[in-house]
Parts: sequence; structure tokens; C-alpha cells
Amino acid sequence: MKREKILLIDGHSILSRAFYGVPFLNNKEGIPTNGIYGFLNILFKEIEIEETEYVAVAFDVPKPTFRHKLFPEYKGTRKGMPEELKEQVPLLQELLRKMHMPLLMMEGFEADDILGTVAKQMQAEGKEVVVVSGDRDLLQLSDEHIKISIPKTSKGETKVYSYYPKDVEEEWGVSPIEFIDLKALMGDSSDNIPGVPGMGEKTATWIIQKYKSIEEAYAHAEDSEFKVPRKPNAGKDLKENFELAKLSKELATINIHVPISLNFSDCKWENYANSESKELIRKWEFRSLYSRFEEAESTAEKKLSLPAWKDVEDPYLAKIAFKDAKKQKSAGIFMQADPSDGGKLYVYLCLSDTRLYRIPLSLCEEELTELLKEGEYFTLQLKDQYHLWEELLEGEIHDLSLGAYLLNPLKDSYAYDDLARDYMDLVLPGKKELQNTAEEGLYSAFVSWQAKNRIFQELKDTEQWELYRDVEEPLVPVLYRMEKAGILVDKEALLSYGEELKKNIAMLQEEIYAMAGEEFNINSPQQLGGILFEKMQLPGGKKTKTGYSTAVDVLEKLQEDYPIVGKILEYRTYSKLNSTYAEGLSNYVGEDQRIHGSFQQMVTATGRLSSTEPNLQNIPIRTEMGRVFRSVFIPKEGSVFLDADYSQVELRLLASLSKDEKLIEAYRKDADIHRVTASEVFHVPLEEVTPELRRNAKAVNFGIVYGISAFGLSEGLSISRQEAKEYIERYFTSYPKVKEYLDGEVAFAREHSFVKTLFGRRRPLPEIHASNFMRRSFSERVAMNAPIQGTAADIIKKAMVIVDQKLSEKNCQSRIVLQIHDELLLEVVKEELETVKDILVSAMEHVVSLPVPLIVEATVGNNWDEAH
DNA sequence: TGATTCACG
DNA sequence: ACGTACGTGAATCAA
Repeated sequence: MKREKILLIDGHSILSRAFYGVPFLNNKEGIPTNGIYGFLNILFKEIEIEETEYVAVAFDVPKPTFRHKLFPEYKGTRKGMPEELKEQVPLLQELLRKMHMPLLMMEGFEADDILGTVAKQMQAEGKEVVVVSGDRDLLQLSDEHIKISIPKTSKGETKVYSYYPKDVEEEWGVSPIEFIDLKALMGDSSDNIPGVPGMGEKTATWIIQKYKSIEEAYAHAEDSEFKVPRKPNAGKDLKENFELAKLSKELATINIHVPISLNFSDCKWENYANSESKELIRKWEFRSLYSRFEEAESTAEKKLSLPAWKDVEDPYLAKIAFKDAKKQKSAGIFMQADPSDGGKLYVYLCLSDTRLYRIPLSLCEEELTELLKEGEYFTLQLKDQYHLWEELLEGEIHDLSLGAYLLNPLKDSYAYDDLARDYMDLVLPGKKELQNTAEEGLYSAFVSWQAKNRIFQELKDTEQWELYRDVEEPLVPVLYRMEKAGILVDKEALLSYGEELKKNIAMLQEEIYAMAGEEFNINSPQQLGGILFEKMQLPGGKKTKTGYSTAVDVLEKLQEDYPIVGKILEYRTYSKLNSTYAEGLSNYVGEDQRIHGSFQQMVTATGRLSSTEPNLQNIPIRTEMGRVFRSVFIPKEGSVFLDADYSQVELRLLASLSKDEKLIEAYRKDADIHRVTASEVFHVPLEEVTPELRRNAKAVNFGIVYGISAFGLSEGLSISRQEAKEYIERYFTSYPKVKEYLDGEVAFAREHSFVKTLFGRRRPLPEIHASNFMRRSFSERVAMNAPIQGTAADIIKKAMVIVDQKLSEKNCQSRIVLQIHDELLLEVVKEELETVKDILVSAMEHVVSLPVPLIVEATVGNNWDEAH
């Protein structure tokens, strides 16, 4: 039988071959792309020659460079590699990932070793292997079913030289294994292999041909036959340098025992032409590849239907399905209500690639409860299912949507079809295209089963497994309990305040009409702009695409000279408060007088939560009038509110992550940080810092966390760009480590196209190399902000998990009801107050230990306003 | 549906 | 020369 064939490619080596073989190319943005281009040509050529679809590419993992500076810096630059080539490595990897190419990388192991291990493994599994590399180092791997293929590009043409053992023998006169010894004697400066001084190719070949190995040659070094032509001292050289030779051999030997294992079928390379990869091909202007990608994409479009499934109505059949699930202690599982069936609950089970069931929950409650006691199960959007059937809390159920969110938090959906597309290379019909609700459940269970290994592996590969397992997953039940608990609202008070607002709105409306001389819709920016800037001829013309800007900052400047503007601003405020909060919130108050909002865990790019239906994270506080809404949120009878918030987490994290001594010291002394900054930046003694200076310094501090830019700061402070620039420069002179840290983040982003938090959460930055200044600058600011904002998010999430756990350990009835990014609001049974306060504050403060301690301020109150 | 505005951290 | 502060969600208007 013909052996199946797999191509294993030495990524770095082929890239550098291509780099030197293809004339220098640049795209419009100045990104060097010649190596990538050459790599792709070699890749496609090899695939064509070898006629296989099974491919994988191995890369060295760059030595870790610690960005957080909590550890000494270690630079793992490949020496002798020109900058233009180095830059192309991450770009090529990005493209290959988008082309769905399996990348073999493992920390602590070189690509050579990975290739060697995998090649031998595949040969043992009965495959035909072709190892593609740019240099001869890998010839030692050549074997009965392992061919070493060395492409050489010159004058635009790529020729491929192939070596089975007999070809190695023919060209160098030694076997592949002996090739190691040959290299050990000769040495190789580019690989840092010393070799034996004075030994060149001729001498080394003679010795190895005669004695087969350096050990054997050493044993005979003093024999009379040890007579290398024209090298009378060769024996002596070897004798004297034997240790060096042995070391060289060790260095030259490829390790074929790397703890890696490759699944042949995972290497099937298809769907390389997709929208994401095509975008890069276009961006990098590889015109000659356009048509290849277009054609490939059209043939790759495929729709796969569901495996046959069973609609189980017979309790006996249900029992059988569950019995098998129990035996394997694992399954894809999904629960859903069917509105076309009176909201009846169904359980969907996927036991294998071909076994899929739909069972009414009423037929299998007992079996399901029993099943969840043992084993691990996989699903999507788990929190929603807890709301359907709380008993699911008892099982170990993994939420793959959550995993997919960590792998790419920029997506807008993590439903079954998204996961199938991204992790199974499978195009499934979207929810809207489905005929009935059953299909959604079946697909979800099926995808949960199919995508789990890939998603888990990627979480491990990206070092986000712990974040997933210890933070995101444990948070799911916590959020569920928060949503279930809800928060009590005094609806009467809410509505009566709304009435009050409405009266004011009506009054203001009349006044505005009178002043404008006509009636119009004040809520319409377009009409408002027309009245103000055309009819009434106020200064300060255009700003937006659709017409005049009527945003607060514009109107505030006009307020003093034009009374109507003040009225309009007032109208705006009242009308916002009324529609969003008075009317908006009251619509969500349920039978139990509580609002059960929902917390979204897979929305933000930075790892924060978000709050919807209604948004309980933007209840007013900054103005007296808005604050009233906080007082309508109240604890239930016998309870109080306990509110705890982190004091300036983000700035404290900035100090810790940058390790700036001056900032750390200031925080350790618990100084007023904005005042200290003002004193530093404006060269004023601490006691002489005016409120004005402090305000400015505070804006600078904010700016730093947001990813400072002179333009932004000048806008925020209404000062000139030049002044803003000076502020920033002086800030960085005062806190040099902060500058180093922020620059480091941007540099990291440029190299890897993502940044990460202290706990490993990633924020992709696909536009960090954009040619568009605005997009690129935006990515740079995000690179500075995301690690800080994200680390703060990680920290409070960890705290929530701990608090929830401790509350249940101590049998407390108190619960977390809200999270507002750096603040937790708890409804606390009065008797539990002291216990809960201790738990809460200490959990929040001790989540992580950093150079600057985290400080939590906790307050008790009979409504949210009082407690904050 | 997208743009604008504004509430929060 | 480019022309924005970071992260959200909801209400509203104008297509």
C-alpha cells in the first residue's frame, strides 16, 4: 500500500533561504516582505511536487523576554539575523496561522529537534516524510522513508535537491548518521559548533569514511593506518581535542525525543485561502498569488450537514444514551428551551463524531444529574444554561465559547457557527438560517465535542490555560448567581423622580422654543445644529460628517454668551436622565421589585465585564441630579449594602508593572499621587501645588494610562499641543521607568501583534503595522492601555471568585450583586456584616502581591448612594 | 443600520 | 502630513 505523505517544513531556515534568494521587496507600508513571499513560493512548489496536503511548519520559540520587568531582562535575539529578516518572522507566522497551517513550536526546543522527533514519529506510523529545510543540518534525519528536501532559489527559479540516505552517501561519502560525526569534526560556526581545530571537510570525510564515528577514530588515532593524506597530524589533533569533538557531536546531534506528538490528520492543510489570509496577501501586495488564493477559496467553500441524530422520545433509549455517556465520562452537551414547543427544555448530547441525541429534559432529569457527578463535559455559553436548569452547577462543564473569547476577544460572537469556522474549518449555517430550534442545540453540542481539543490546546499554546481554568471558568457561576440575585429597586421613588424630571423638561422645552423663535426637535443633533449655527448664527461651525457637532464640549464654550445653549445643555441632561434611567430602568424592575441585569463575559477587548439589559455599570454619580438614581437601589429588609472599591488600581498597577521607584515610593507612603505628580511635573514644592496644577497632573496621569498622546492631552486640558507635549516630556523625565515600560509594550506589540496582562490575557493588535497613521497610532495607545486595564480586570475577577467561594464556605446569605470594573456591591445580611467585610476587603486586597499594595475602601449604607 | 450623544469605570 | 485620549451600553434620530 502506498504510504501517505507529510511535509515538515523548517520555518526559520526556509524563511532565511527565501530572504536571501529573493530580491528585497517592500510593500507600501515599508514592511519587508521578500522572505515571506519566497517562503510561500517554496511552500506551494513543494506541495505541488510532493502531491500531498499534509503539512506542518516548525519554528524555534524565541527566548522569553519579560516585559513586566519584574524579572531581569533576557534578550533572545538570533545573532547575525538582519532586522529586515527578523521582522518577517512574526508576520509569516501570523499569515500561516490565518492560512490554518499547523505550527509546531515548543518552548525550550529548537525547530530541528521538533522536526527530527516528528519525522521519526511519522515514519514509525507508516508515513512517508519529506523534511524541507534550507541547510544541510537536517541530513542526519534522512532515512528509508524520510527524505530531506533542500530548495535553492537563484535568479528567481527554485530548484529542489532531495536526499534519501543513498543520496547523502553519494554526495558526501558518508551515511546520514555519520554525517553528525562529520559535522562534529569540521565544526560549524553558524551553529556554534566548535569542531576540531585544523579539520576541514577533506580530513573529516577521510576519517569518518574509514572509522564511521569519532569514538572509533579516537580509538585508532595512534594506529599506523591513521594516515590522512597530507595531514600527518590529524590523529594527534583528534587525540588532543577529543573532548571538544565529543561536545561538538552532542551539539550537532538532533534530539529526536522531544515530548511532542503530532496527529497526522490534524495536519491536513485546507482552506488556506480565506478572508483573513487573503487580506494579508492583498496588504503585502503578493500580486502573483492573488489568483491562486481566489481559486482555492472558491473550491474550499463547503457546507457540512449534521451527522445523523436521534430525537429520543422513548425513556428506554434515553437511558441507553446516558449510560454510554456515563461510561465515557465525557460528552458535548447543550440545553435549550424550545419556544415552538411551549418552552419545553431539551438536552442535546454529543457522544462521538457520529452519535448525537436530542432528549426532553423531563425524560432524563435523574440520568443527567447522575451523569454530571462524574467526568467532564463541554458546552457553549454556559451561563445561559444555568438559568434554564440550575442543577448544571453541579457538573464539571467547560465553556468553549469562553475559551474562544480568550483566544480572540475581538470577535462579536462565539456561537456554534463561529467556533466551527475558527476551530474546525467548517462552515455551518448561522442561527438565522436554521429551520428549527433543534438544529441550534444539535450543532452546539456537536461543535462543543469537536472543538474542545483544539481550543484547549490553543489556550495552552498561548499560555492562557490557567487564566481560563482559574479565572474565567470559575467566574461563570458567580455571574450567574449575581444575575439570579438581582438588585432591589424602589420603583415608586424611581418613577416619581422621573415625573419631576419630565416637568423640568417640558418647562425647558418651552423656554428653548421661545428663544429659538420656533418649535423643533431638540433631541435631533441635525435640527439643533441648524437652529444654532445657521438660524442663530452662533460661532463654532462644523465638526462631524453629517453636519454640526452639538456635543457638550462644543456647547459649553458657547454657554456664557448665549443663554439658549445653557438651556439646551440642561434639557439634554434632564432628558438623558429621564429616558435612560427613570424610564429605562423602571422597565426592568420585575415582579420581585428587583432588576436582574445580565453580565457579559465575552464582549470587551481588554477582559473587563460589561453589563446589559439594563446597563448597571453606568448609573450616574458625577452630578448631584444624576446621583439621585443611586439612592433608589436599596438592600432588602434586614440587609445593608456593602460597597468596596479599589483605590486608583490602574495607576497603582502602572507603578508596579513599570517598577518606577519614585512612583512605587509615593504609593507606599500613601501620598496624594496627583499632587506628587504635579509637584514633579511642574517643578513646584509639594505644599505649593494649587488645585489647578493638581487637576492638570491628574489629567496627565489619566493620559498615561490611556496611552498618552500630546494631541489627546491637549484636548482634555484645553491647552496647546506644545504645552501638552512638554507636560508629557517632563512626566517621563520624572518617571523614566514608566516611559521604558510603555515603550516596551509598544515594541512587544510590534513584534508579536498582541500585548498581554500580568495574568497572560491577550489583546490582539492586528493593526499595529497599519500604514494608516490613525489606525497604527490607535493600536499603539491600546498597546499601552490594554495590559493595565486588562490586569485590573483580571484582578477583580479573581477577587470575585474568591469572595463568592468564601461566602458559600461560611454559609453566608450575603451576595455580590454588582461589579462596576473596580468596585463590588454586596447585599449583606446585617448579622453577617463584619464577617463579610473582612472576607471582601482581604480577598480584594490580596489577590496578588505587587510592589505597590492594592488598597480597598469599603463603605456601608442603606442605599447605593450612601454606600459609595 | 450607522451616527451621535452621554452615562459610567 | 496624518488628526485621537482607553474601555463599555442605551437612547435617539435619520436614513
